[in-house]
Formats: sequence, structure tokens, C-alpha cells
Amino acid sequence: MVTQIISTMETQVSNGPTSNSGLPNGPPLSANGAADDSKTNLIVNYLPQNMTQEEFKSLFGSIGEIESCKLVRDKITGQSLGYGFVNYVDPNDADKAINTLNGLKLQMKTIKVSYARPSSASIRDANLYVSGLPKSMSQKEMEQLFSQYGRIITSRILVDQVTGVSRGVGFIRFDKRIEAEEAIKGLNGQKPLGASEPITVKFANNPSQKTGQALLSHLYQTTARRYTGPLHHQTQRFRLDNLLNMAYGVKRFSPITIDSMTSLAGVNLTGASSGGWCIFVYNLSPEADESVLWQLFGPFGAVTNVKVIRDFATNKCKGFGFVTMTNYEEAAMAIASLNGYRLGDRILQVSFKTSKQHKA
DNA sequence: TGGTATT
Repeated sequence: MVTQIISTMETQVSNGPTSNSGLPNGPPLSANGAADDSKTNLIVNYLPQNMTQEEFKSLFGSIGEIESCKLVRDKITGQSLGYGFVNYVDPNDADKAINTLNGLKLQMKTIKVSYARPSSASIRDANLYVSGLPKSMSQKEMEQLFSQYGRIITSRILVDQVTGVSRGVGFIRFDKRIEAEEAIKGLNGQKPLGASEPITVKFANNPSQKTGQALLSHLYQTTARRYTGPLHHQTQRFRLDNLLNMAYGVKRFSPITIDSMTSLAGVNLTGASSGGWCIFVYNLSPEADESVLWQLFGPFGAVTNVKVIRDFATNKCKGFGFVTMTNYEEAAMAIASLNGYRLGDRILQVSFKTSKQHKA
């Protein structure tokens, strides 16, 4: 398992050689001679911690041809930093990826897909740590306070995990480092309007001063998770309820693109394993595409691949597809939850793939 | 001082 992790640490996926900038048919060039990928290059934020480069490429490759993509990882530990870049060949596919994958729920996360800003030193280290905020101040109010110094990319107020009350601590990421510097000059030690205490504004700690212990802990968890065998049925059902609540929140039968949950069928335990657990999904509509499979199965855990089987002549879905999931527990829960599930006007049949599936 | 927004 350690070997597997290390072998993917420096993986980069790219189709074709480095572009011949400036040659006929090469990419468009901006004024300074750099390739202009502003219409094709996307940044993807809030990825699940355990998503791999291969899963990342598979998800975004389902939209269109990828020029290159990279899941950004910690240089030392190899752990995902939770974001990545996808550069498409066709600007239309970049636009399509934003429209179809932005907001996609994967496990506990809702991913964000947007155009990447041109890479530049001026946009680095622009994240601020703010403390001493009035507990009553909302994220919106905090943004209003800081927006006079520049364009805010993200903001967050930390809350008590139990009560949900503000801890008076937050983060503000500006578009440009100089904007962050100006905000420190203007707001550090100042009292917001109506506040009784001054706030502290400084640059946020750079993430990732990971210790060797953190690396070992990560490797241990990764290794331990792979060999979990079948669970007792009761345990499975309990875990299923928990997972649905985690994935879908209180309205657990109403995920974004799914209109109703009609049944929770039993788990078919006959599936085989090799490089993951292959799941057979039957009764998809002719219009079904890969994104629907990502949306259906993504919330249940690590999905490494999805495939809609299409008719060669018409390119319409032949009514079925396959999903590969890494972990047995997650695959079993996805099957238990999605078998019998009504998608549009169709009742899905979902099971582990068997060698004689067509007889069903 | 969190979850991870510039390769």
C-alpha cells in the first residue's frame, strides 16, 4: 500500500507533448507570449481528501478531452490539498464542466469548479487570519468590512462545532497579496463599527507544516481501510443511515438531481474485486451520461471510474453502465441505497457486477 | 488558526 501511494505521488496526466506555442494550430498567445488558457483552464476546490489523481481525471474527463490536469498534493506527505487544475482542449468543455460539475456533491464535500486565474506571484499568500471579531458579525458583514481593500476570493468564519456560534475568528482570501497587505494596514487593531473590541488581522499560517507523525498516521489509515471485510447486516444498515445523513443532510431523500428514494434493497454480496468493486447499473435512460453516475455514486465514497455503455451508431446509452468503487463498505452502501431507486421515470437496478449479468 | 485557491 505504501508503494501504491508513493507511485502516484508525482503523477501528472497529460495528453500530448508540450504545446508548440506560436506555431500554426498552436494555442492562442497572449500579449506577453504565454499560452492563453484562460478559457480552458479550471481550478477545482473542495475536493474530498481521499480523491486520487486518477479519480480526478476520470471525473473531469467525462466532460471532454483534457489537455492536462493535476490534483495538487503536499510535496512532502503526498496528501491531497483538496484542489486541482483541469485544462481542457476545447473552451466549450471548460464551460460545460463548470455548468455540470460545479456544486457536485462528493462524499461530504460540495466541489467548486471555476476558471483559474492566470498564475502569478501576485496572487499568492493573500490569505488573512482575522480574530477578535464580534460574535454577532456574519460572514457577509465581514466581507463588507474587508471588500474596501480589494476583491475577495473566499471568506469563512469559524464556528463552535456544537453550538454553531461564531468563534470570532475568520479567514479572508484576497485576489492579490497587495490587497491583503492594505487590509492589514487599514484594519488590524481597529474596532469595526459598533464593536467594543479591536480586531487582529494578519497573514494566515501557510498550510502544511506536516510532521512525520502525520504522514505515518495517514499511511496507517490508508492501509487499514483497504482490508475491511463484509460487515454484519445490522451494522451495515446503521452505517447506511449515517452515511445518507452525512451525504445528503437532513433531507436525506432529496439530493440535488434525485427526486425520490423508493426503497432500500438488500445487499447483493456476490460481487468480485480487482482494482476496486465493479457495480452494474441497469435501466438508465438513453440520454444518461457519466455525470449522472458520478452524482448518484459520488456521495457514497471513493469512485474511481464510471462508464455509460452507448450504442456505437446512435451514441445513446444502451440502458446500463458501470461504476467502480474502491472500498467494499461504500460500494455495498451505494448498492443498498440505489437499487430500486427511482431516477426520473425509471427504477434503477444496482448490484455488484457478475459474470452473467445479462440473464437478469 | 481551518481545511486546504495557483500547478
